[in-house]
Amino acid sequence: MSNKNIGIKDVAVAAGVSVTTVSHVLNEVSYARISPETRDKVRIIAEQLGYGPNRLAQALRTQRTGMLGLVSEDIATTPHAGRIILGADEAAKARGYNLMIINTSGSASLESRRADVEALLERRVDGILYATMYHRNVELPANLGSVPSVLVDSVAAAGNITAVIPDEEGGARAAVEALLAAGHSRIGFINNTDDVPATRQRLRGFRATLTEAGLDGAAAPVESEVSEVQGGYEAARRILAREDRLTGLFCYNDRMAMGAYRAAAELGLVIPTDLSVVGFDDQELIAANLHPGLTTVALPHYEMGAWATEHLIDAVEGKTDLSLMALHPTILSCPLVRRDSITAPRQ
Amino acid sequence: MSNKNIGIKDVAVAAGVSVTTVSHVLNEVSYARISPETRDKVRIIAEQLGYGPNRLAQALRTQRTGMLGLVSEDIATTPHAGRIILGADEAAKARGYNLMIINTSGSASLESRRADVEALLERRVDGILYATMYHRNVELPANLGSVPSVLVDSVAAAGNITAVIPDEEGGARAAVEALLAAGHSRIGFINNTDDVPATRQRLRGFRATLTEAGLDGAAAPVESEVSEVQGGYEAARRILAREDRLTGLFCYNDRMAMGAYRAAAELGLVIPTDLSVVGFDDQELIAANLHPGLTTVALPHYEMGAWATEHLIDAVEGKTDLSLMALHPTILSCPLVRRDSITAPRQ
DNA sequence: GGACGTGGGAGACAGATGAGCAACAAGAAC
DNA sequence: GTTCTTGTTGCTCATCTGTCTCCCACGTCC
Repeated sequence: MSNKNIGIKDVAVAAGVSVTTVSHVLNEVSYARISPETRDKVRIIAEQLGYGPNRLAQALRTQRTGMLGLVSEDIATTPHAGRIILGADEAAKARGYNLMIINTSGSASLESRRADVEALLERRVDGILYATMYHRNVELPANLGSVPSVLVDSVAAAGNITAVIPDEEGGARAAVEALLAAGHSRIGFINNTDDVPATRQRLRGFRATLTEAGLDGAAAPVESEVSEVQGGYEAARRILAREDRLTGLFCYNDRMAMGAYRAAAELGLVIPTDLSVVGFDDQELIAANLHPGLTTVALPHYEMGAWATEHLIDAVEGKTDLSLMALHPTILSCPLVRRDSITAPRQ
Repeated sequence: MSNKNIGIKDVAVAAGVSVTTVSHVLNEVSYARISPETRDKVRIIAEQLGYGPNRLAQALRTQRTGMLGLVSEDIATTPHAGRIILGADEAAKARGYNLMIINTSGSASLESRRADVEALLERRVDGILYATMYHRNVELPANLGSVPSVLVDSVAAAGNITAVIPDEEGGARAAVEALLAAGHSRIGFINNTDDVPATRQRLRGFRATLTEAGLDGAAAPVESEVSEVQGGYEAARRILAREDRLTGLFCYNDRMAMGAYRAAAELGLVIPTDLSVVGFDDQELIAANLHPGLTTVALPHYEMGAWATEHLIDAVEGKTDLSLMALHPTILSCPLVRRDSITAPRQ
């Protein structure tokens, strides 16, 4: 039952000491010399009164709010945002920080995003996390630079801010390797049409892995469509109509894989016995609920949120120099999540 | 390019007036008598210097932070949380407030949730939104009561806090009415097994709507299973095996509907011509991506978040008395989202 | 000599912090 | 053995953070 009308002054009066002493005791100020008896008394009385410090007043004096701003794109659209927020929130909470969240849109004007950052700055957040909903290059409002900042799931167009991104190529490699390991050699890729890093890097990973396995990666079949269920369906129809009868299919994301499932069903192909499929994103709602469960590559949203928060706090507390880390984005791996959509090809 | 080292004092010096005057001008204090020239000068200089008020200091002085706390359950698990947050954020931003978010777990101990609320209180949020991820009765930490609070998507076990919840029964009615309107008369319901309000109220809506249409609602077939894809599949297998060949199926949620789709496919039933299906939740990722698109009932998460925020702010600003509203939860309607899973039954 | 037009001074908000002060003890000088 | 010095312990005072707001002051005009 903490009563927020209780101040340090009330504790001081009740304990018969000065506010200075109460402050010293409660903050365990190292150089303060106070007898153990007094310390106990202060602590007990503070507890009894349900005293909690006014973080506003603390922050005003110490120039530290213990708040981090999180500008997040399109919170409602994907579950990805939730995972980033969760990772950030847990990392922040563990170190005594809290998150102030502002939603923005990927298509919002630079000015409106500047205003969002400004709102955070007026509240004197100690640092800012800027999270985008998919891996790309973003143009950032200039005022972002006025406090320590970290980018999540994208890199700054200007290249001047520390960022953490997923290992798209490594994820693609893991996916293709899983197909190779199961014995497949006729493997296709249905890719996204957007010109974003994920599109390019997953393709690179796809081709390189095949080549390294002794196959002709450069000639391996690739069909591109809009990265939605319908696009996946169409690309799969095309790629499965090839003469060389693919047995393994790597999909740009789980939604496209969902379309591929339908295409396969229409063609009378049973997954995984006739066609093994791997997705990307690990969108639980889709991947775990398709039948059979979709083996896919997980994007490390939680981990990116946590990593970014850890390092942001380190910077805030002077333990790290973010400008050094800004030179190259940090890359977090995308682990394969095995379900039931891969098996050995038929003879 | 706002510089956060600039204070009201700097503006005052640069403008050659007192801080009082600057404060009066910038806050447009009604009783302040200051010449238009002075006002302009102050405003221009503040702008030039990139002055932004220190909200901490303002808050300390005025006892208003303009921050709302949002305790949200399981942010990462469903997209629902994102929609609530979005609704709350937009409503808050429109009125000059910001959101401080803390994640918690539906299964977290009362004590840990008390600590979460406590963290918010120490930061002197003006009010608290407490959002759960599905409609149920929750036991709330007692310190929630120390500032204005509103519950989102649940009602307080103690019944003492203003709440906003979805119209589960109305949503079920809309779903069944859509089937009736298409001409169906043999309609079944696959329900959840959890004993939560949604389970009971959707069932009630299902039966009542049939009865009012002159059918035997009390005898209408209902099968219950765990509210996941697999449960939906099993319940659908059972309910579709009945002799009276249902032509319409109402599903507790979209995940169960997804399972029903598979059951129908296995039985050689084509949706919607052989079987019309309605879901609940409008989980985009599922409903829009099933084939054919699933007609379903949308839960008003965005609206609940916005409604709760509006009324919370009203209470904070003294325009509303929440204790009066606490007597009965506010119920927001669940609109039907039409896609392609309903058509007229075969003759 | 009030009324009006313009503007400034001095707390107060709640807590943090460096400097300083009283009380006492141990050791040194006489 | 007494006084002075120096040090330590235990705690307090004054000031600071940036802004708001009540109350007062000054000059001018009727």
